[in-house]
Amino acid sequence: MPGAIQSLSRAAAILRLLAGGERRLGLSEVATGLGLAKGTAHGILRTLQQEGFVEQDPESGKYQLGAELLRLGQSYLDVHELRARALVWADDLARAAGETVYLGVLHQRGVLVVHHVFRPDDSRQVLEVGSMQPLHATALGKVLLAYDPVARGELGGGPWEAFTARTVTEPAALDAQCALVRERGWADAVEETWEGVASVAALIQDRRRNPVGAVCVSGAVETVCGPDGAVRPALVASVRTAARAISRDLGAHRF
Amino acid sequence: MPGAIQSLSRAAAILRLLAGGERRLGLSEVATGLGLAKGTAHGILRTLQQEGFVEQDPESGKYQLGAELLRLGQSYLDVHELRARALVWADDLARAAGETVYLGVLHQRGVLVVHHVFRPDDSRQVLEVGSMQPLHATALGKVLLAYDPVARGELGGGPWEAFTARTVTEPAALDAQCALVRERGWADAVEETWEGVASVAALIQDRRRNPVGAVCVSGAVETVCGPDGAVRPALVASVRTAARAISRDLGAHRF
DNA sequence: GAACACCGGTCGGCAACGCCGACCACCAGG
DNA sequence: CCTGGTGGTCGGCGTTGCCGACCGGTGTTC
Repeated sequence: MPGAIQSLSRAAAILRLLAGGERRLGLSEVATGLGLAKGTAHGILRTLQQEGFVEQDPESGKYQLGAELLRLGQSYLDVHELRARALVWADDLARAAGETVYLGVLHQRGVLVVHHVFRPDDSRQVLEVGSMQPLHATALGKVLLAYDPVARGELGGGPWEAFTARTVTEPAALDAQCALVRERGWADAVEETWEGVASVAALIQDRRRNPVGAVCVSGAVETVCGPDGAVRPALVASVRTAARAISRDLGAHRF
Repeated sequence: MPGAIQSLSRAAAILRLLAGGERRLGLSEVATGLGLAKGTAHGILRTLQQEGFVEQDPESGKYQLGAELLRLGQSYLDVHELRARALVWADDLARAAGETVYLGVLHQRGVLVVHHVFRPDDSRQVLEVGSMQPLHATALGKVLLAYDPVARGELGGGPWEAFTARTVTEPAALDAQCALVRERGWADAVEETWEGVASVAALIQDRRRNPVGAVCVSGAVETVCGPDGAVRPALVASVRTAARAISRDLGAHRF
């Protein structure tokens, strides 16, 4: 494969840099942060600004991400086939389970949330579409790891960050869990990401049985798990049924 | 201002092209659609793909937008100061009004929705963050037009698209409405975008009194408007109060 | 089944394009 | 008033990316 276009790669790096730092960044910060000459960085920033990908605070002259990115991100969701077909199933699942539902796809070294159905009560919740979750510490992630060798390979050999005392941080333990996931056909994560939160996830496949994403139910450990500490079987069944339904939906129109 | 970087502008055009067309596009379609040589378009697409901004369907070879855009769009929201400060006010406004609340900013020739609070009931609603609304046919848009001469200038001289029979399509009528908005301090749009839907919006200013966005309450015309067909005064008061609160919040930390 | 049209992808040569570093205007602090 | 910082500009050099011809595969047509 021939090389990438230099200016484009650099522009992407600038956008990621701006996305990473919480606050706005100045021209010099951007330039030194990526090892570019000031003039070079300025040329790229100027173009990105004209296109709406970057905005400049007129007061301080510092740069931040632009609104066009939000619009394009929304367009990504609009054409996302998996998400479109999963919408109604995810809604039903949330209703039946009485819990939050996430739909995630593999992206870089994490799980990107492409759909999020609020728990059906009146509590205040923030939408997490577009956010990333760790592969090794979530039910969504472990499902994708179990069925996607490439993802497992890219994750490397740990040890990984521990979010709680129950986070799996060692490769051997994670691989054992993945084997279990493949055997059972579903993954759980009880207090591995946040204290008090438990999740169940199952795989979504396309028409050729390739893993394309995962669906997950997440909620308070008291409601997701039974008195024995294990995930309630009825919930597992709901999640697996939903995953199968979405997978079937993805393949149905093929012939 | 010196010129833009050619390859970057072209890449942006490709992304917009992919965002516009509902379906996936092939290499040749992209190339001819923008008047580029196939090799050129391929080089840009290849780089965008490496960076995650576009994805390629391995089966058909066609291109679509990539997941990285969703992630960056979310990052845009994370650093968006207006949105961050308005979150709690918008929530309260939705609760008090019992209706949907939108928060919009000017972007290109439309209003970009940066926040959306669902109507506080159990009905099924889709999130519209990241979508665009027309300037001339929404309450949000008319507020921004009334207070931002640049936006009004860019909109040109119409006539604009009519979404319903009550849509304002002529420049003279729109300018008259804008004058009224400035006089009253708020804008309404009753069945100008969709049949049966009415909205009220008010301006949000930053510390230097520059218009930076608008907040809007939207709902069924039967609940938003009173028996006389005009918007309920209590609702107008709520929206204006919320807008003032957000504006004050934006300016408060200045000194 | 062969001819065709079209697909996505590659490659090399030419020159345009964008990179670089010096420079400018401005501002804050000493 | 100088110094060190900012964002921004400019022109010359040479790297870079653009272009159009070409390749191998696919599906359509007859």
